[in-house]
Amino acid sequence: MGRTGRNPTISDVAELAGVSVPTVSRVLTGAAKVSPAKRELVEAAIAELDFRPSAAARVLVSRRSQTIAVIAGNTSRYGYAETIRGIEIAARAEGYTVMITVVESADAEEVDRAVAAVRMQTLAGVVVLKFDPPGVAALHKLGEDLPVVALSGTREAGVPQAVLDEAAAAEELTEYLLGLGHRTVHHVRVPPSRRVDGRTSGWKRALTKAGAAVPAVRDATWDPKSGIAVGRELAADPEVTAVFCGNDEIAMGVMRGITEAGRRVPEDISVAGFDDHPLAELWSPPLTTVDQDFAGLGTRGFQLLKLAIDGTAARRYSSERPALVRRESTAAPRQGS
Amino acid sequence: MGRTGRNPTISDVAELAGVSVPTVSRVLTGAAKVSPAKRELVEAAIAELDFRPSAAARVLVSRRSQTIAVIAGNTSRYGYAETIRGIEIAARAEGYTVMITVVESADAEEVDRAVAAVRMQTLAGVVVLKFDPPGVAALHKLGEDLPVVALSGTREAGVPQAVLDEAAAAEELTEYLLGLGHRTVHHVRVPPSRRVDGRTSGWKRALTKAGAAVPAVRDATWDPKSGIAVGRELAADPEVTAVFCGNDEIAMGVMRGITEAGRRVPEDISVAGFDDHPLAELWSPPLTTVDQDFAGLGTRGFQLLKLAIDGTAARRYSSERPALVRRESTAAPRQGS
DNA sequence: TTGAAAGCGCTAACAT
DNA sequence: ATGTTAGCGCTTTCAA
Repeated sequence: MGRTGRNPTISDVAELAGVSVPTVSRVLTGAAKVSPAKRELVEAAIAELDFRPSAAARVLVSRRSQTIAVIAGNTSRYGYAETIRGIEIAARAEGYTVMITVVESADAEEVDRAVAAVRMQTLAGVVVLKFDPPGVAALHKLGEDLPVVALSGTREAGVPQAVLDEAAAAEELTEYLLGLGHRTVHHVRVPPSRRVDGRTSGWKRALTKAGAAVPAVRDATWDPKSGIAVGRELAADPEVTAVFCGNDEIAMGVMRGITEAGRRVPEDISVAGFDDHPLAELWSPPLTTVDQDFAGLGTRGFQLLKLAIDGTAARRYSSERPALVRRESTAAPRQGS
Repeated sequence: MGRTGRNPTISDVAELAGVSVPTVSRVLTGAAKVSPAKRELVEAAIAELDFRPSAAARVLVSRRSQTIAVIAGNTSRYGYAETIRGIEIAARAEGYTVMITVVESADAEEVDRAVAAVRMQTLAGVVVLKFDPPGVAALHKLGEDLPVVALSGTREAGVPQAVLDEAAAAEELTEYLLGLGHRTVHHVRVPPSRRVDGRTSGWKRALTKAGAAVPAVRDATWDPKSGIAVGRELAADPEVTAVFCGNDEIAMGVMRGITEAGRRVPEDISVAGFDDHPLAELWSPPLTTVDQDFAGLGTRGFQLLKLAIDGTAARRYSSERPALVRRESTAAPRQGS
């Protein structure tokens, strides 16, 4: 087998096959016609040597890459992880490799570091998860010379974008709660990516349309436990009969706070979440929520990026409306409340 | 500013600074001494041009890379996502970039594809998540010529490895349940990575040591809902007073199945999970479980990899014992059961 | 300490 | 259809 220590190169293959280096390259890339006879020789040599072309050399000379970067503020929270999974699946199907770049905060220094890390690579393109401020900041420092797609968040000028229409879904959810007979709906917000948060604005719109009072927004962190204290506060207010939480984990924390305070869900207070977390259905009571297809968001995002990479500027925006999922954590208010 | 379309190269910097290309390279890598005067000139030129060296060119010539690959069977399930997060954080701190490679099944074809994708890249090293069969299969096809670290799973010969001692933790948890007065403990297993699963073997060891009966193992899938049917079955058997589930999500499904069948947790049946999922504490009742530090596992894994990359074969194994977390889903059995 | 020369492994451009 | 030549942007000899 004649294995040397180092990996075989394209010239080893060419030599073994008795052809020139470019001919091997042609077989590899399929860019030009090669006679069946030589192709077979080359393929045999490739197999014999277990040759794999060096991505680095390829990228250097062709200036094209089969790698994309994903810039994200977090990789393990449900929405992020699912979105990244969707991107990876779509990318893999097209032969692309995915590189992860985490931006932990919106500090200029941290954002610059991440952007520099991305820009050192020769990339086919970048997908930015714009769920939170770090992502937003990174997007704006990325520059124009690279295909970029933004995922989620508010509409961007000049950047292709795939979104979930959270505002419409939140509006529908709030209307559903109002339709159950609640006089108004309280709202617990997750940390927003900007001043305007789709979930919050949809909620507000529904209340305004219905002529209902718009209670002060309460804030939670990304930690589900932060919902407990909020739940207790809400439970202490007899006016509160329905609560819409920015995500399912917070809703679970809020429900715990409410039950710890001695009130019941949904008999005393209806609670709804957002996202349709895998555990939402198993919760007691099963959580009314909005089914967000994060993996699909990721897939749509990669498809938009692929179009940009290929220069097909055909579509630049993809929006999908998440569906309301009615379960048992919401009900009509009791009489007299 | 004289911006051209293309990115500035090292020769643009050299020209602007009035030095040779290798001198710029020396400033970049810090590999050799450069006089303060020239260094300053070079740094000014780099800043002026917003120059970033091409990773591809660097890798090609130096045969060294600052990129690692993570091979995983899944990226969005809790344990995986957290582990990847831990790897990424440790890698980023050392200036490494992380590339994700998903292996969806243990099919030879799929594993080969993934391994080929990894081997095309010039990598500093690879971290393989050995939580499941695809990871195990990939590890064994990776070859010897690249620093590799395995995470979790059974002990590997010849490969540095970081693990969580699940068997010891499962044993402790089972002993705790037995100590509460249960005659035996039933076990619901998540899909194992091999024939021998640490959680299952620790459970079995504790029962055997205590002279307790070893009930047949029940299997669940990774889908929490698969636990519901198992929970109903368990609830139908009056002998069952304690159940140890392979992870918290399954435990939540099992608990739902048990309560749907009209029995209570923990009054009728104690249920324990594994992992300390962020929602375990919020569950009703809060779940007794084992705190698995997946992010720490990832961090330790990267550290082991770094040692291998640097040729410091000092440590090749890192084990940590997850801690038992006692909450309210487990209690002493009722009298007469 | 610095520069000149060589070359990493591949693809692109241009021959034929 | 195939080979020859050139060169991607760097780091690494090697001399000076």
